[in-house]
Amino acid sequence: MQKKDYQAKLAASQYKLTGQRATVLEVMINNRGKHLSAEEVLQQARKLRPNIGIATVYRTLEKLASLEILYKGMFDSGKYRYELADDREHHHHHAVCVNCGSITEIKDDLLCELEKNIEKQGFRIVDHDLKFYGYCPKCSPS
Amino acid sequence: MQKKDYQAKLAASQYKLTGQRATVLEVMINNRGKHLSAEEVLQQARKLRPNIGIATVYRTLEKLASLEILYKGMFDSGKYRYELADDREHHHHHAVCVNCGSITEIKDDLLCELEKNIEKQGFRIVDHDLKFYGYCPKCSPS
DNA sequence: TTAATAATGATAATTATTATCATTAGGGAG
DNA sequence: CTCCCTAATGATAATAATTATCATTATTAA
Repeated sequence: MQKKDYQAKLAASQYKLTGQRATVLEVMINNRGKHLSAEEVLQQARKLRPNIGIATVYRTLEKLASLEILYKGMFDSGKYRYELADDREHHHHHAVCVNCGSITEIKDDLLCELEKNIEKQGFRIVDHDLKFYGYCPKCSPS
Repeated sequence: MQKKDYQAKLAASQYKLTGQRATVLEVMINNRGKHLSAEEVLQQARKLRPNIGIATVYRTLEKLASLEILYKGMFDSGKYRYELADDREHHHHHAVCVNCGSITEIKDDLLCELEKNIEKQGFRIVDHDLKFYGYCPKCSPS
């Protein structure tokens, strides 16, 4: 998806496509594949719109996540991170380096079977989250 | 494992087995299979030792996790939760109910293959974390 | 027993997030 | 175009979880 598609999605919602929201969206698009914290989004957004406030950033990220334009996740650092949701559509997951903290993507299709078993037990799954912790190639003692 | 084994593990470490630490350990053992927040541990611990402080609880949980007696994890509620680590040894995972927040255990052995693939890419895995989100049997609209 | 060190509890400080509120900005009715 | 209504914004206060500080207490080693 590209910029105008996201804007269309937002415009079609109950919310308005304001300048601030477009800015946050643009930051996320410029950082496709990365996982930004609210603070990091603020830093980037201020380059485009110097007086945007942190509250607006939080509010916008929350709204974009509720529209499923963004995915909101917790990567064991004690704060939430956001990424464009369509990067997640193909069920990829995250490998978190315990040394440098870098996050890389992992593709996966092995989970379907496991999910079926769980649903047999009466638990109706709507989402899942898989993370691997270890040493990325750069940090690996090798 | 039982109480004395954990105590032995702690005693064998660089840390002392104080009364407070034994209390926190006992709370965790009494709640085997549950995932307690620091605040919940404090509540339980105060029943056994009324004047234990929250700082000691945090410090003790941190130490027990560093000794791998406990597992410390984030279940998307914005706070850490702790559980006895040996409950995790058989690679079970968590199903988090998005309605009532209950956490149930999922056994799993399907991940080995996926891990092998990731290691081929040069990422050395030391741990992983798999969570399912959905509706538990009680909350399922069914 | 005493000196050194580690642990504790109270509480201050910090960090991430959410709530409040006065002000501003758009969008439709006339 | 102007007025009104509501939504959105930015500044900042409030909250929640966690971590740091520090004086006091307990434990260990000599």
